[in-house]
Amino acid sequence: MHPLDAESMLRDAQLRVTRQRVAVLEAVARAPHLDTESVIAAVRAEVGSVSHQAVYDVLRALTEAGLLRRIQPSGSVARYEARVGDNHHHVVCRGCGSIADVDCATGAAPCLTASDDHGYAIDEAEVVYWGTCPTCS
Amino acid sequence: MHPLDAESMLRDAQLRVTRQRVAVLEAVARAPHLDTESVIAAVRAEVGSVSHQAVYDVLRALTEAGLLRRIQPSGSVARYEARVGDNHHHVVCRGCGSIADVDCATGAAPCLTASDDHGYAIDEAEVVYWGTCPTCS
DNA sequence: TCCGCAGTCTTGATTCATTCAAGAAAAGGT
DNA sequence: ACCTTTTCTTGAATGAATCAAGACTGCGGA
Repeated sequence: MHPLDAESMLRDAQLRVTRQRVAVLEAVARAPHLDTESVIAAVRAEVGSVSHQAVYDVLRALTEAGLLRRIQPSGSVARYEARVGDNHHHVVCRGCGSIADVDCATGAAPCLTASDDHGYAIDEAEVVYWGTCPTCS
Repeated sequence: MHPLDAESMLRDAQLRVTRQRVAVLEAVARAPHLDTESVIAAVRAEVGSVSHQAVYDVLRALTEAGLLRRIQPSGSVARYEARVGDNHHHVVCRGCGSIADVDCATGAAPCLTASDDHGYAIDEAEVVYWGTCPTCS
């Protein structure tokens, strides 16, 4: 991802282009499933210094704009990934907490069909596979 | 659920029977998807007083013993339910955070098949359906 | 029935991710 | 270049969850 890409993505999303936002977007695109602390570290390596709060704000803004996706498996802090818009899920290791992407087994918008939706208007199905990663086995 | 049921469930799980544990188990069985604060309130109504810590300990012990299941949708605190051992999932309302049970659409152990497991040994598939409940619509 | 010990509960403090608040800085249209 | 709005900085606060040490109690054995 070139600098320009991040910039135009931000502009297309009606967001102001700041060094912090570009750095956050690039950091998450480079290393998926980053937690907030890691994003802060990555951004600091890039732009010198950023406040805790700025990164939280940026992560929220980008997530609301649909440029990032927030995931948070039980027992983990919030993590972010730049792969958005497709229907993919995650495998989480019970041992080390590592995460890997998994394409949805049932096709494009598969899991959206619940057996009984209890009157809820369902718009997303999130799947988390729990298991043990190769390293922890 | 009669008092005796909770007691024997605890004994069968090799756990000591205490008033606190019985009260926690009954409270969660009575009202599913309770968060920890609500469990504390319910237990206090039952046994007079309990420490914060005791309830946390009990919830963990019962969860590890398989008598309770812990669920934690993104952005929510930990919640517990007594319905264990079956393969059921949840619908969560984006508006009010309410939760309802959903039987797995694909059968007994359905979602366990990931398209590519990346070498992970998968033992559970957790599905969260996100949407809007009838009240919030 | 009584004793003892391992497992549990109480009390009180602590951690840490996340949020709140107010003012300073910067983006971008005019 | 200016002005307005958004964003960032600084510093404090919130709140779920955990840690630690001592008191209590379930329950198996004497």
